[in-house]
Amino acid sequence: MYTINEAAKILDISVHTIRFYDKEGLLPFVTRNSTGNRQFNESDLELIKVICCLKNSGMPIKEIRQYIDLCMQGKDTAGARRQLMVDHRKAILKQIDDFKKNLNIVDLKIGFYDSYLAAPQAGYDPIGYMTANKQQDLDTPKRE
Amino acid sequence: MYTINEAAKILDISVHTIRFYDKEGLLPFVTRNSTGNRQFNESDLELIKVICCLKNSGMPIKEIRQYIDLCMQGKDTAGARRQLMVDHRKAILKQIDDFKKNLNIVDLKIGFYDSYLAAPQAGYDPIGYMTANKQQDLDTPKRE
DNA sequence: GTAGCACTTCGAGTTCTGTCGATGTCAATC
DNA sequence: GATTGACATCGACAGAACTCGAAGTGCTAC
Repeated sequence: MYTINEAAKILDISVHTIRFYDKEGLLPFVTRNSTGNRQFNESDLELIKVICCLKNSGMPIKEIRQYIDLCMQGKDTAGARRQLMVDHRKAILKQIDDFKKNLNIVDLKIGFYDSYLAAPQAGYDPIGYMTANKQQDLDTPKRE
Repeated sequence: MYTINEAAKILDISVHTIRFYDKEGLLPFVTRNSTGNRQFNESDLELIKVICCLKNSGMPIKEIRQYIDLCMQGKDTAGARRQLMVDHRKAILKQIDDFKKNLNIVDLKIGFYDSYLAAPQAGYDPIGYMTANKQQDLDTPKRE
């Protein structure tokens, strides 16, 4: 059994955060010792890791709470829990895809800066991958 | 030239958000017409798209502002801007990697639920990929 | 028995990113 | 010249996810 401080260290989150999660109903499975202190066993830590995984992959606390509520209701909710995970899987894939799209834009910008830095005298590519900074960089007046 | 409403529609963000970004110093390049209304040209929209890209890939507004400040300082800052983009590129890659790790965990959970749902009478895998919900699902008492 | 430490609760405060409502101005229309 | 509609500013509010400080409790060691 671990204390809240030990658990925090293992999970690499703050004790504040653990208490906050508890207050939000995310840790109903954590028991207390005779003096009322929280005590965490291995399986508690594993479930909190799953909670952190869901949170770090963008699931809001309220939704994580629904998952935990299902867990606490027992085996009968396995199907519902699976569905929740499948839905979240889709959400993660979408986020990865969005990040990759943004990565492409960033790469274009880097490529543009590379070209400019390689041959600044040539000025900015008037058509290509310079995206937005025509006006800003060239101090051209706006046109209608 | 586009009005704030047209720009909002094109960029798929709210006019509130555009004004908020302006207030935060993200849009110093946006000009006003004679009556003080904002007017957006194509290159403004392109730069706002870049701003949205940075924001959507996790860059805080304050950092985006630094990038915009560099843009406004002219060509001499191309190197600094490149560096900022390269750093952000790294940050995006890390986030994608983190998401993929979380995806793996989610996939493990789905696999576990699949196994359980396929043969519930077998009970939960006592060793394998059941992660955390031993205690919750099996209602086993905690042990020291 | 008291000092120190690790824990507790509770409520307030913070940060970030919007979002909204109130109020006002300007140009065009009836 | 009053109304309408799109814009403006400003400050308040919201919600998510912490983060912190105050005040208290219980064990252990000196």
